[in-house]
Amino acid sequence: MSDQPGATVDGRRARGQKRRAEIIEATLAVVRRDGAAGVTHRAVAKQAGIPVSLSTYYFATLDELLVAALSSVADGYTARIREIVDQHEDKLAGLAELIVESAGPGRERALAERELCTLAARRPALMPVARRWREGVAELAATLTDDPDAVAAVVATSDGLCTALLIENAPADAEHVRAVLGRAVGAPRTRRPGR
Amino acid sequence: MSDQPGATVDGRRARGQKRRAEIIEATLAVVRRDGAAGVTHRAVAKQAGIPVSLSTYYFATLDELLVAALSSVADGYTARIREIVDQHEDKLAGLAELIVESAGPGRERALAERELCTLAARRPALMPVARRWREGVAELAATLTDDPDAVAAVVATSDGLCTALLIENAPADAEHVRAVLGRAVGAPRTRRPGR
DNA sequence: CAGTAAGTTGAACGATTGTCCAAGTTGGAC
DNA sequence: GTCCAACTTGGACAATCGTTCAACTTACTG
Repeated sequence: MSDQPGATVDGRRARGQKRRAEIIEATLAVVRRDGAAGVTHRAVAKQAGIPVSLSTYYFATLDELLVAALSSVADGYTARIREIVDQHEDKLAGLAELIVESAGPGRERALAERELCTLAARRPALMPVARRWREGVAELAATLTDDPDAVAAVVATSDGLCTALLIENAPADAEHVRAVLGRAVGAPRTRRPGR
Repeated sequence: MSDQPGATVDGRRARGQKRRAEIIEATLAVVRRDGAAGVTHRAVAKQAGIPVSLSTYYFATLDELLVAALSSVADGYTARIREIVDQHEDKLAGLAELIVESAGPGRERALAERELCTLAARRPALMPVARRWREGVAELAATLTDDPDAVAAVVATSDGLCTALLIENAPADAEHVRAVLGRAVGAPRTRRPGR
């Protein structure tokens, strides 16, 4: 954003960017472990193994740090969504797998995203970032239907299913998630072998 | 919960219960204004117009206070849901109206509920309370369909739509919400004037 | 080589926090 | 009336917080 995108001639700046990324990752680790409320300059610094003042050198205020962390998370998520859109045959099934992760190994990650998004609703600077998350799912849905109501339904259902898995805290069934998503897109499509 | 339900012979205890309720309400006011992160014994005490130590007298720890606040919120919400189930003709429309409030006057309230629910995902003691919220919507949906998938879809969609309104931060259309909800319940019911 | 900007460090500031405690006040029990 | 439990109060404790600062190291520029 400050210089040419790809050109990093200065090795010092290169190391700086790397440090910056490390601090963001440490921040996300703290959010996963202790929640957004646990994010303090000191906690992040300890997690990253650096002195406190180095954290404030890169992110003068705690808000800056949270914005950067949420942006990083949103980037990762939209990347995965795009991956599904480009590669997956059954895109709803791909989305379902992604959602089901929230009940298993990706639980802490999903929780972290959720907390940061909740934070976003109160800070105007974070709102566009939080919106990006949903737009990814909307793009996926747009490849399946032209009905804007159906797109909205898929986005809402995805979000709600994720919440359900986090609160229910029980093993999730990808097929069930897929079925509920299919209901949102409205098509009476896939085989339902009958129960 | 501690004594006989209706019998409060001791006037001192009666005043105590009233104070307790006041403190909970003050807590919710703080959450609405500053978010869950803004809840401190001191902030709540100032909001309620009482000394700090009185807040700790009724809620020894901050967690106790948050549990009580979330429970109170959940009670209010389930009451409104039941009201819709009992009285409303078109129950989905009633649910839609309730959801649309999140974009208008009830925004801060919805945000507060959301923050407390997010908190719940991390504290086992709060999980049953957060679940109660969803069970209300599930009961409403159960009056409309027998398909468990459809019930899950309505619950998920309601939650996701609420999130959308909070993040989008734009005026909401109750009919649109109603349409998306109808899609979840699966019935090819309402008029669809064609594409 | 010197010059300089980026990166790094430890210490410190005042402010706020959760929680506790000993002393008061109130009002029902008897 | 006494007695006691509930309620109320102000003050205090150590701990942690965000942020700032001056000094130091590194490594690129010229």
